[in-house]
Parts: sequence; structure tokens; C-alpha cells
Amino acid sequence: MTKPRYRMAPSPTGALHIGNARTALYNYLLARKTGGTYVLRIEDTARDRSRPEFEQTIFEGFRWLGIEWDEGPGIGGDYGPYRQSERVDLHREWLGKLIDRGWVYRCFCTPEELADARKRAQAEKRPPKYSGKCRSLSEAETQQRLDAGETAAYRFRVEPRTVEYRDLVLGDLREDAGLWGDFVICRSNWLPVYNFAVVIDDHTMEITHAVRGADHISNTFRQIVMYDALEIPPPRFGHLPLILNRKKQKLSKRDGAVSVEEYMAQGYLPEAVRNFIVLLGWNPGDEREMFSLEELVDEYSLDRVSSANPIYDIGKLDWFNGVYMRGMTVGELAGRARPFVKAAGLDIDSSGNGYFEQAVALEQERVKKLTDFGDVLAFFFQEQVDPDMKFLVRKRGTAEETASALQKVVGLVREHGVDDVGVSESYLRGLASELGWKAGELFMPIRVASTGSRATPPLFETMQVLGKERVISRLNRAVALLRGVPSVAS
RNA sequence: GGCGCAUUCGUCUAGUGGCCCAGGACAUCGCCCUCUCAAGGCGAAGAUCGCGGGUUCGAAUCCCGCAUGCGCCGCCA
Repeated sequence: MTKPRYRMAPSPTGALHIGNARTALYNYLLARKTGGTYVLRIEDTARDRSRPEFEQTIFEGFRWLGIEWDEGPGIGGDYGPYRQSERVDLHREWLGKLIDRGWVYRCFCTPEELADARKRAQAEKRPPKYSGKCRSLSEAETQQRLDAGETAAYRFRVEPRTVEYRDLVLGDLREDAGLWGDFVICRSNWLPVYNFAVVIDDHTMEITHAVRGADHISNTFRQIVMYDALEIPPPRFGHLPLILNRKKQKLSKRDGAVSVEEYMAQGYLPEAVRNFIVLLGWNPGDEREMFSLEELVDEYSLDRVSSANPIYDIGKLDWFNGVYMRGMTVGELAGRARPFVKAAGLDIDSSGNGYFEQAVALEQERVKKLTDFGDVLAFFFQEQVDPDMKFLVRKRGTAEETASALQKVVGLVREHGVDDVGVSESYLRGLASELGWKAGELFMPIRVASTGSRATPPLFETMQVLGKERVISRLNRAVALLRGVPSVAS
């Protein structure tokens, strides 16, 4: 038995779309699981829309998700070239075989005529299929019109028959080819049409399994007819349910964040995105839902792919991301967070890596995305914070009584320091009871004074990381603020 | 209009004739923990299994019809 060959075939017409990423991931898992080969082929026959720079973003997206390929652009392999646009000679060669066998004829109908006919058919609620106008042009007449300089596409001659195949996901499928019109497989400018190029490429690259989106089901029947005409064996086909947007339409670029690079930029972890998308239409058959790449390679199989179209709702992605962030070591998380924190404009270099990691550790279970660190870590790195007076003052208390309490805190911090959280807790609780306040009533003003925020990690740990000097300086500033002194040196 | 595919809590889904007056997860709400925020624990609410027929002692599961959605029907991919 030959080694299975799977492929992914993105078109470089935009960023890496989440649906394509899922398809690529599924193929990757299948290839790895079966010990097969994974081929990357760029389908850039849409000359006008394909842009080389998109190739790079797509590659980066795949790599970010952990999807590696064995053959493809930049890597090479025995079945190159791996860009469809560089394979047109091959396509023409195979077109020749079809011509020789009488499966193809030249069609002189202009795009305008065809569009008109289509529009009319639609209006009259008839199926918009090609009339067959040029189907029986004689060889002589064809040659004559060609000589006269008319351009002509190549059309595939469809013979009535039932086309059937067993889909790896959907089971037995069939369609009546008698309902189609003859279809163009090569443009008048000699560039092959996608549907034909795919057949030739998959065959010549010896692809054994074509797993792709369900929007290709109808194409599959046409492709099978071409395989048969060429007398070459088709690969096994599998069609994945389409990811829909909230309005239940095919997910498109207009639906907001649907490209992998956006998730990258938003501070999602690749393992979370991967875990999230793999579950869009697949499940392991039990109640597990956290999967590493290795586990997925082990577990994944097409017969557990569901056939209904999932709606794309990123709610659960945040949860996955949080779980993965909490599961990391602090060092690892800090490393991943660093570029995001810098991008947010925080100066994390001058205070040293140890300080940064301690701060990250305190926020680890409080963030959903790497970008959150930019906000949540700010007070650790700013010179001063701006406490909101509304929350700085003790609940139902006065500014002056809060100020005097904070002043006492300054004294205690001076005397006992903040390095031992147990000690801090005990003297601060002691002060609270001395004042006759509930602990929380004292802690909140201290929190707001030293962090500028009401929502922070536990107070004593936070003070410990900030260090004595920062805490004292911020408390002093808060006292000044509370007493209406415009500014004061600490 | 034709053909194809699909239809279970808001969302992702489990379920392949009796274990299901439908299970899990996210989100939501409540309680607990607690110095705030999280995290965590516990719990609640949430699906007449798209609708209508049939088959069967028994159907979310099988059959038929309908509806709805999506896809394709391009010298786009």
C-alpha cells in the first residue's frame, strides 16, 4: 500500500481564513496520523486576485498553528512546482489528451453573451446551464473562426450519466450529470480553470485524499467526470461542513475577526486557537475537549466529523485561551506576553526580568488574552498611578479620615516593609481593627492608592512585588490628593 | 429554477431503536471561597430533538412529505 498523500491548497487572495486554517489542520492531522505526506500547493490561477504577499501571511499562519508541510513552495519535493500558476504547461499537456480523445471543443461564445444568457435563465427561473451552442461546430468552421482571429475557450463535453462516489465524511453521494451544461476547463487565453487544474494537479502530485470544504461538493462530481475521461483514478474525497457566521451564511472576510493573523495580533495562543477550531465540526466521541497537537494527531479521524455546519462564535475561544495561559509556567507566559506588553508602551526592560515575571505571575489567572497584560500590568511599570478619588475614599467615609489612615499605613510600611505577605497582612489587619474598620474598608483605599485600580491581584502580594519604595510613594501621593494638595514630593 | 447537503439548549456538541420526559462544555444566573478582581468548588436555568405523517410494543435515532438554511450551477477559486 502506498503512503497516503494529503494536501492543502490555499489561494493567496487574502489572509489565512479561519475556515481554511481548519481544513489545513484537519488534513495535517490526517497526514501525520497515517504516516502520510503533507503537500502544500498554492492555487494562484486567479491571476488578478492572487498576491504573493498573501502567501507569506498564509505560511506564517500555518506555522503559527503548528501546521508543517513536507512538500511545497520553499521546501521543494518530487512533485513540484508547487504553485498552480507554474504548472500550466502540465495542464495544457493534459488538456491535449482530452482534446485528442474528443472530450473538449472550442466555444466562441463571448463572456457577455454567456452572462446575458445566464441572467435570462435566472429571470425565467430556469437552470443557468450552457446552451451547447458551440458544441457541434464542425472542425472546419472552428478552424475558420480561429483563423479569423476569434478567441475561444475550451469546453468539456458532458455526457449524460449518474456520477457517484463515497464521501469520506458524507457517505454515498450522487448527481445527475445530464443536468449540467458543458463547462469551460480552459480559458481562451489558455489559462486552465481551477476545476480542471485541480484534477491535473491532484493526479500528477499523486494526492490520495482530497479533504476540503463542503462548498466543493458540486465540483467533485465534475472532477470525477474529468478523471474518468482521462482514465485516471480520482483520490478519495472528503467534505467538511462549512463554518457559518451568526447570520448563518458562509463565513467571509466581512464577518470581522476571521483571519488567523488577527488572532495572533489579539494575543490568542496558537494552541488555544487550534483547540478551538478543531472542535468546530469534530469531536473525540467522549467529553474531553482539551487537546495538544500530539493528542489530536492520535485521536483525529474523519468519521467523527459532523455533517452540520457550525456557526462561528468565538465565545469559547476566550475560555480556551485562559485555560492555556493558566496552564503555562510563568517563564513561558512572560516570554509570550513580553512583545505585547512592549507594544502597549510599557517600559519593562529597566526594572529587570525578575520583576516582570513576578508581575505576570500575579496576573496569570486574571487575563484572557496576551494583550490584556498591557492594561493589567501597567501600574507595575508606571512611575505614578492616578487613583480615582471616588474609590480612593473609604466607603461611606470622608477624604480626611482615609488620608489619615493611609498615612498610618505609610508608617507601618516604613517600619515593617512589604516583603513578607504574612507580616503585611497582620499589621494591616491590625490597623483596620484599631480604626474600627472592616479589613476590606482599609484594603480598598490602599489598593486604589497603590495601583490606581479596584480590580487587582491580592493586595499583599501586589505590594510585595511593587516594593516598599513604590508603595510608600504612591500612598503619599494619595494622601496629598485626598487632602487637596495639588502635588507633593514623596 | 435545478441539483446537492444539512436541521438536538444562545453557541460548540454527545446521541446510530429501549440506558434519553436528551448528556457534556462555553456563555448566563445564584451560592460558597474571599481584601477587590479573577481562578476554583457547588448549583440553577436553558432543547415540545425544524414541522407533519408513517414503520415499530417502543423513534432524537428508520421511511416519506413539507419547511427552513447553506452550497454549487462563472472564460472565480
